[in-house]
Amino acid sequence: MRWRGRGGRGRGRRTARMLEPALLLLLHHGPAHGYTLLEQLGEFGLGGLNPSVVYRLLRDMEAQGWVTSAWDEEQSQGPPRRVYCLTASGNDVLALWIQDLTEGRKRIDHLLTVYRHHMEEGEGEHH
Amino acid sequence: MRWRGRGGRGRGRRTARMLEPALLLLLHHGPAHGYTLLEQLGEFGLGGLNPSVVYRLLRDMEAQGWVTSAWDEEQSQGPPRRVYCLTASGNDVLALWIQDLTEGRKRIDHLLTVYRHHMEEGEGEHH
DNA sequence: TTTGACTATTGACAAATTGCACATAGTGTG
DNA sequence: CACACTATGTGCAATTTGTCAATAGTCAAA
Repeated sequence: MRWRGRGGRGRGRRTARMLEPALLLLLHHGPAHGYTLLEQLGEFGLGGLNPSVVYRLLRDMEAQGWVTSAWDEEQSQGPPRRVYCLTASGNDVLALWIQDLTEGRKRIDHLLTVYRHHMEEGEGEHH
Repeated sequence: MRWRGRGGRGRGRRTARMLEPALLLLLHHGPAHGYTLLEQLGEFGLGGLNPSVVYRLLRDMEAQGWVTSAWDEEQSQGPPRRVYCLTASGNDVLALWIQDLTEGRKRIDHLLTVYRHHMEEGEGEHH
């Protein structure tokens, strides 16, 4: 049977189409390593993600030409790191994402408003 | 290669975890037929969905005990219709969804705020 | 110098979600 | 009857997302 999220909180798809825009936004601030980005995602409620998810998405975005990457010259403690950098194309995609998220927010707002409206006049009872 | 949505607008996953709460909310208003619900979804930006998606989700929700269904006695033009009705359990799940959406909205807000902040002081240039 | 902890990236596989094409079926109209 | 519209359901494929495990470098303690 399908899982359909509920019934145990917080499981299943957590990223909810936020991961890609969040990464682009972080890179909009400036170039960064994958590992750094992974940690910064907590700011957007995307903390504790499996690293694979983030690295995979970064490589996919590079394949699309939205970011570029290169091995970092100077090494700090650990193996070589990739530095990711937003491209002009990636910048455009981020702008599209912002539009999408703005619309998505409107839809959520509407739904929440309708719900509150029901609760006020129906006193929380479903008919 | 992965498709990753962007690059052509409006494709890919449109429902974005809104369908289930939208259906529950519509049923919170009162019992309804699947076909009716399908049409009412336009209100939440979920118009033009393939009917299969909606009917399947309704049956899944019934399997979870969040809604009940029965064949409608009186027939209008067309084959027999199912009437769906929200259960107390479904009402609770709706409340959980409302929480989730509220949090999701906060995250979107934060991301949009950060973006706008970058644009103001960076004049829209990525570094 | 071996062990373990931490940093860092990647690949392979599994599970869940979503969309699409199509099947079925009743009712009313020309 | 052919056709359009209403109404629901099935099966499959594509896509997305998550988990597990592999690889690998640096550093510090035992």
